[in-house]
Amino acid sequence: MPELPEVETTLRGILPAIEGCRTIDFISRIERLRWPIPPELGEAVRGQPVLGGRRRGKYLLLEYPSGYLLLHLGMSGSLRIVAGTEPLRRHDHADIVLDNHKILRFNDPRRFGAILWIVREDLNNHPLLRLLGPEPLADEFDGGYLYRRSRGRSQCVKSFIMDSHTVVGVGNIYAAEALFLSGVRPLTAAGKVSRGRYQRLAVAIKAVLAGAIARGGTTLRDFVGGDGKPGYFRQQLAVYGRQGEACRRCGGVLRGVRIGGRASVYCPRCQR
DNA sequence: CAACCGCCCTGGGAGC
DNA sequence: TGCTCCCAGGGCGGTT
Repeated sequence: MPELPEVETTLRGILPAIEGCRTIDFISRIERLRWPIPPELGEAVRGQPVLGGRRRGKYLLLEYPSGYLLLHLGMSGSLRIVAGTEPLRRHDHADIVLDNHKILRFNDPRRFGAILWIVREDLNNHPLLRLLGPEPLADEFDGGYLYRRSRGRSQCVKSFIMDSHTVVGVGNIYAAEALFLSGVRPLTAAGKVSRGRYQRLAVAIKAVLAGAIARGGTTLRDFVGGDGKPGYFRQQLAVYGRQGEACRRCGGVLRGVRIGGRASVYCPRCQR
């Protein structure tokens, strides 16, 4: 699924093709993804230039004169720049038709993604964006921040760092890997983790995300087969998906548990 | 308020 | 081989 590095890579990939272009049309072939696609969206963007694009957490925001087209890739979404003549594939739900004879095409088999319209004045208090935590790669996100925010909380540390109110963009895979790298046990209550451990954890989160972005969002991914289906480089993962296998550091057996309904794996010896 | 859980959805894999 | 079942996941929204 697209994690923050994939979203960032997607943005960098599409931006040169869309920035400054005029939007000829917005075409939706589906009424709703996670939420209904606003009927007024087509009218809002038609004939308007794309002024820019940015990322906030896993949300992509395409800037128009009167507002922002918000895109979320959910679990299975992708955006591609295609020629205007490109035939439709299964699950191609929406097109942003540009005046350079190209189309920004949204595909999402599981429909957990989102396409919304935010009028310019609402950007800063939009319900989806207002309460988001800091960007993990920003300077304000550090061990001290995690330490202060976690005091008195009984929620386990893995759920805490995956909560977008704490910090955005830390999905299940990167959370598991960062906890392993920093030697923090995922089930420990967030409020009981020391400042020093949070310092190491924050560094680890930045490292796994920045490393993935530097490699084009594909550190953990490998495109297998001709269908573009992503798989993760299992040999690069320390713990995710490896329950029952040997810890690469100590050789002990990795333990699998469910945390907040998500599969989680850790090394009982290396993570305390 | 914090914490938790159900739900949305489809493809793929396991099991029979 | 084909069917059924279950699982994966982010994050909202409702409940405790």
